[in-house]
Amino acid sequence: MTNDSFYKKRKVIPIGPVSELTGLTERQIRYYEERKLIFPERSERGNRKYSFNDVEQLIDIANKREEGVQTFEIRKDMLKEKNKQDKELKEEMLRGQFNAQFGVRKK
Amino acid sequence: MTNDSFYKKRKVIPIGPVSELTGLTERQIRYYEERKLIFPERSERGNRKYSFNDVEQLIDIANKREEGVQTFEIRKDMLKEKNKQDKELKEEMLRGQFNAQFGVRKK
DNA sequence: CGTGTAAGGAATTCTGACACG
DNA sequence: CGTGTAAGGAATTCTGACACG
Repeated sequence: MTNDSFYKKRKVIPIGPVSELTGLTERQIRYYEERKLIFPERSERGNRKYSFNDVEQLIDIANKREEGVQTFEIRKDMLKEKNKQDKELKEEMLRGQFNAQFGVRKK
Repeated sequence: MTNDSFYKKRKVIPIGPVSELTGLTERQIRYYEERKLIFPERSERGNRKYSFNDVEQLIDIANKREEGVQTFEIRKDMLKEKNKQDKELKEEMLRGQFNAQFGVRKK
């Protein structure tokens, strides 16, 4: 998750191609945004822009929905996942701090 | 060049964002296509779709243009570059053939 | 709850052309 | 040659709403 390509994160894909890429209707994609499952950027005049990460996320959502999972449940799982990642990141940074002060010098 | 991310190659970005990303006008981008420097895909009804590779390519083109290089020269350089890559790929494949028949077995 | 649809408007993109040089 | 621009049309996207369930 840390070495995601730079490009996977750039939000540049309009909703039309995202719809093709995911197999979801635009209506569904917008609804998942309303339910806080996905967070596109907006162009100056309001057009949604998605990243490839968003596309992957939407595919995950689509799979869960097919299993009958409700958007509310999906959201909870996402928050849980996010929390875990934040915690890992924090530990990672602490480790860095520690090594910088007491660890062996890298050459 | 071989390990380009999958995502760098997907043609999904419309000309507007490409223009922002590269600093080129849409007019310029379309003109470079006319001059065979760039090859977007088209959506069903004709809208151009670019990849991140295309964006990088366009930035290279922009730099060369600033140096005063003409599109014709840029095109020649690109073809030369492409030839080189094709040749490398062919050698690579021959090597693979060779190893499969006579090389040491990998475990 | 999750999704479809018709509605009207606004923004995007397209092409071919004329302009300058 | 490379780029700007005005022109008109076609396609895209947006929002808010009504519908079904």
